[in-house]
Amino acid sequence: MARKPAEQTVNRDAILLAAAGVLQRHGYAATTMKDIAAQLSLTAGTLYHYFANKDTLVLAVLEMGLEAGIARIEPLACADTAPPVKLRSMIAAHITGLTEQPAIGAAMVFELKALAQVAPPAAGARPKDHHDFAAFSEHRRHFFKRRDDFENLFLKVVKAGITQGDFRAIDASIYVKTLLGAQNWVGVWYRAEGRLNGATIAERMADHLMYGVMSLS
Amino acid sequence: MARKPAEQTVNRDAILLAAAGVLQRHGYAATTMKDIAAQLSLTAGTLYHYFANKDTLVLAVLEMGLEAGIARIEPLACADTAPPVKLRSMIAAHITGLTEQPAIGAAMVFELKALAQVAPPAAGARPKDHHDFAAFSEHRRHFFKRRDDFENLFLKVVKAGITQGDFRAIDASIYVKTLLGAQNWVGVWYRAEGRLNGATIAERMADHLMYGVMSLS
DNA sequence: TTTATAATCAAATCCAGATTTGATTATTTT
DNA sequence: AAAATAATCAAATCTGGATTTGATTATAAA
Repeated sequence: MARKPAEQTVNRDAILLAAAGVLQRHGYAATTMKDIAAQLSLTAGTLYHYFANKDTLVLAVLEMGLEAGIARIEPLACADTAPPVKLRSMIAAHITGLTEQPAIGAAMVFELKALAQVAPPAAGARPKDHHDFAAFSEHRRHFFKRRDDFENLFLKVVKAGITQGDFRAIDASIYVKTLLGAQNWVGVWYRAEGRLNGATIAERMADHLMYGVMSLS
Repeated sequence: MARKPAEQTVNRDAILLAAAGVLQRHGYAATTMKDIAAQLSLTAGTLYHYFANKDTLVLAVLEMGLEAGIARIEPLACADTAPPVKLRSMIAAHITGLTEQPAIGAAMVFELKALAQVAPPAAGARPKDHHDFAAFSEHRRHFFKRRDDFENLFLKVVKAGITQGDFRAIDASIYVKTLLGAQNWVGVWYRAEGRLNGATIAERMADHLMYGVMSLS
């Protein structure tokens, strides 16, 4: 009965990818459904076959990017290595990811404020709108939770490092914010045509950032 | 003849301040002229008495923030002190500024992509639009140039420090990006009601960041 | 080969904001 | 006071998207 996803047709993921690119290049305000559709040689209306609305689509992009970021970092964070080794590899991996996948960059630097503002539909709205909003709201909550998870991966390693004496006794929370800010910013200024490639940037930055915590043993 | 600016009336700067606040809280997309006007108990239309359009207003906000940031940093950068002292004071001052003035935060973290995208008016547009765009375009160029100036203040100090041996022989450019990213990010996560005040955050972050460059003499 | 549903599109609808218009009120200057 | 301009406002206009609608086409399943 149901038509199975055929290969010549666009699928959800392809839309997310395309949207991630446009979003990273133009930012939320300047990104239109038409722009995204154009990337895929589609009509704006067609996107609604896959996503309830623009906010939902954008949130899905961010979610995808965030999950990709977590997927890169988590195994490293759980590896059976010393904190300094772990942290360095995590930093390098994340930065490399930022330079390779636009969705990750979008997810990290994005003006979440805009999404955090999305208001519930008016009381008199159609039931569809209420339903959509409920789903959106739930996703948003989940997204923010995952953001925290991401941050905590770093926090945990830093704290462990401090406990074990590998790292100086610093304010772990502030250090992690410092770390994340420096990392996320890469998504803003990185240009594929630039002087250095992603891996090199990652390595050098990891170097600078690691020096900020290492014990001067 | 001309009425002089009276004290009970709103002036350009007050609008910029109000706009800076809304912009930082809601982001560009979610900020409406009405929102800004409301902060001042004004009507949206009235804002056009002061600014040609929304983009011009936003750009003016960013410019104000950037200049405020430069004004804080420049004297320190030109002081007659050793690079490490200079750099530390610059970092601390900038971060403190970010936590105190919303305009600075907006100017630093803002999705400039949106502004960078603003397209010229169509050929058939009214002369006013062409004029407005020309002015906007010029301001934008100037803004980006000042951004570079800001970054270069840091870059120069870092390079001097390396030359004099105070700092390790690192990739100065990447280090400065790391620095700026970490700093600017503060404008995103800082909350006045948070655990630490601006000055404390500034001090701790400066500490972490300074460790990244100091020579292990 | 029907049948049901997926994937699309072109064109219509809708609407929140930006921007404009045409007064009205306030204040300064002469 | 009269003249000139600044500061405002309420209400109208305009417009670029977002979203909806009603076909149309394609393909898998029976």
